[in-house]
Amino acid sequence: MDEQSVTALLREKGFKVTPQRLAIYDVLYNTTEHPSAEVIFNQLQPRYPTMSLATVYKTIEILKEIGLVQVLNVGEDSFRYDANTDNHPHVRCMVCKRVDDIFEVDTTGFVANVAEKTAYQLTGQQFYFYGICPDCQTKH
Amino acid sequence: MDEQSVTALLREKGFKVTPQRLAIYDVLYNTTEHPSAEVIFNQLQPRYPTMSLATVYKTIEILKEIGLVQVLNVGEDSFRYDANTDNHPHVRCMVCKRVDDIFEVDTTGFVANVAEKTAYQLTGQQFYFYGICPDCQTKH
DNA sequence: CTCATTGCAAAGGTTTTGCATGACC
DNA sequence: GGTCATGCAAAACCTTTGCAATGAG
Repeated sequence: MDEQSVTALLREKGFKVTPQRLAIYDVLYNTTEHPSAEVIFNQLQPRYPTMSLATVYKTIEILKEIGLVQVLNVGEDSFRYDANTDNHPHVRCMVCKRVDDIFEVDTTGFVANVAEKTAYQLTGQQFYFYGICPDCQTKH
Repeated sequence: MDEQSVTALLREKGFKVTPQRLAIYDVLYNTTEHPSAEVIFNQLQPRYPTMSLATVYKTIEILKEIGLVQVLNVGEDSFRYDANTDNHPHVRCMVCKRVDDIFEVDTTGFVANVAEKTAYQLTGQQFYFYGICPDCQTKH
């Protein structure tokens, strides 16, 4: 989602548009690395030297609320964030800790099966895979 | 896994067998509630009044290591633990926070699809669903 | 001009660590 | 008896909160 649309969406939902908010979304939108709050913070340090971690957290909360970001719990110490809000599986390398998207597999059938069998009224899901990434396989 | 087998497995792997370790495994084995460390701790308070939370964490670490327990990150503040180490999906109620197992759906096909498409060497996976449980549906 | 947002510091909560005491083998 | 485990307290993290100063609308 481009910067203009983000601006419009923030305003529409009653939030103010600030350089910090745009910058944080920008980082998330332009990476597939699923950064944590601290990684985002560090990446913005050079250009926004006065920004605080608290602002990163508060902004992510808003971005999540308006559906621009999804939160990942890959089982680490910290959360990671993804500006791609499609429901796609993720895979984490147990060696180098990187997290990649899995776009090649369709999950709708599996989700439909679960929806049919469970008595829960489902609202969402997360699929996490664990393993060793190609890079780490060759290195070891 | 019964108490004798747990005892044997601990010894085999070079760990000592203590009342605390057996009690903690016992709690996990006899529940489907996927308790957190603190819930386990509270549940054992009456019978093991001197046990500390640190012991719960240290024991779970060992149980995980020897394959008796799996860790869940359902996206809460704390981890939850499951003595059923089969790879089955879990579903969490967004209202009452309970976590249930999903045994009715076979995941092998989906896992096989992902294994085929990804360049990762997969070692495991976790499937989390979110929604509203039957109880909370009727109450609201 | 008004009110939301920022940034700082402090608090909150979970999990980990270090170390002396105590328990298993 | 030697060594590992326990339990306590403190530390280490990540994340949230409160509040005065600032900036957006």
